[in-house]
Amino acid sequence: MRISELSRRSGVPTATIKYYLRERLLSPGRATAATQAEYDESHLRRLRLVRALIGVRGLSVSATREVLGAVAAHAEERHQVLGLVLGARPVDEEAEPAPAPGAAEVDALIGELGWEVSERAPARAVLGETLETLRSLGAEVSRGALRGYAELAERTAVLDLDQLDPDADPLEQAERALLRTVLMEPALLALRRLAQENESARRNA
Amino acid sequence: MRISELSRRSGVPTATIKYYLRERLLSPGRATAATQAEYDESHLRRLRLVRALIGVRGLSVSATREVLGAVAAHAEERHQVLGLVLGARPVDEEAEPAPAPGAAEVDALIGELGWEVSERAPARAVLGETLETLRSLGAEVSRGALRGYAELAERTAVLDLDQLDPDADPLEQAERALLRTVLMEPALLALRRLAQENESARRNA
DNA sequence: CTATGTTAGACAGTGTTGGTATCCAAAAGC
DNA sequence: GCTTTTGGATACCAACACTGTCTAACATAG
Repeated sequence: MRISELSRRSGVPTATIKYYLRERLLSPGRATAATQAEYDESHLRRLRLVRALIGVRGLSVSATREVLGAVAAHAEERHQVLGLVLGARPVDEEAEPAPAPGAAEVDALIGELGWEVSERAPARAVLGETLETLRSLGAEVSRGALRGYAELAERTAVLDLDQLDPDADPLEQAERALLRTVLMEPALLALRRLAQENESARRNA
Repeated sequence: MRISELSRRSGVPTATIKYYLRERLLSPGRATAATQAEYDESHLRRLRLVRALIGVRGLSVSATREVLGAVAAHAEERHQVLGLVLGARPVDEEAEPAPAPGAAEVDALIGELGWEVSERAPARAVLGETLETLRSLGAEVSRGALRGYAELAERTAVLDLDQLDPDADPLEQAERALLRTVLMEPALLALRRLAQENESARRNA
């Protein structure tokens, strides 16, 4: 299919598709001539994925590019895919684990729970910084509470992983896992807000 | 204290403080003359809060303004504060609950769990839309899995509410609750990512 | 083969956002 | 008095996610 059909089927303007091509969020189509290229279903899937990451989850274009790159790179070693960045900071393969604030507490928590996670997982830094900020603002999260949250996260992860089926080809599979992990984020936060409202109503009844 | 001291103590440039004043994220100080105003500790607290919401959580200035406004308005009826927007869309008190996509499924879930949440809670729409998007991309979340996530959210909310202590003055209390709910969001997502990596490692061991 | 329309690729322009910088007249502090 | 600081207004800026315009090379219908 040509770009106009890709646009029609996805609802994304051609100008925007060209932008995504420039930004390497989409691989170029198979060029059939100097001013013609052929796209297929995988481009369409990818385009819809990109739109969801940017539109629903609110990822930036550069964050999206990184996530997609990581998925493509580790398509078969699925285990890696799920522990991805997806957060704020970009991954720097080369950089040594910077002297992050609050790292000690995070290390302690992970050790206590017996979790096996990479030393350079960016989520460590995000967690450490957030806890540090909360502390500095006088809203410290106690060790016990943090442990409670971590145990709930553990059970959330079990649910997450239960939903992957090991069939389908690796790339499509990885894309689906990405959808379920990243796009679920707003949904999980929304559920928490609803649950808070409910719990608050229950207690103040 | 004057603006320069506010700036020094918070680490925020005076130009930015002025910007926040313009944007009504900060209430004006007590004017002592045409070109002089006096700020106090509450301004400092508020400023740090604003910086955390914008910097750590990544809220937009307008979303921050809305959240702060809601906190100020419902400072004493704490129950309302926690069920707040904090998400994407702005609250429109007047608007009727628009014909949101996926609302039926969300209603069903909330009914099934016996939750008591406002009909106009924006989190309903966020949840519905996200589930709808996932479905349209072929990564539907099953009813059972959704229920599982909801039950974990319920327990997260219990943890959240357990951490509020009923002392302290209402406004400061509300601000602290806001910190714990909103700023914890990146931390919870980071915990989930770490837990996913761990669980994935466990399964592929 | 021609007329009409489409396309890749390059590049400039747009609107929004979150700040900065500059300026001014009016205090403040010495 | 004289330097410094301030509030308030306005202008400016860079990043971001597009969007529009142009050109030369094609595709296809008649």
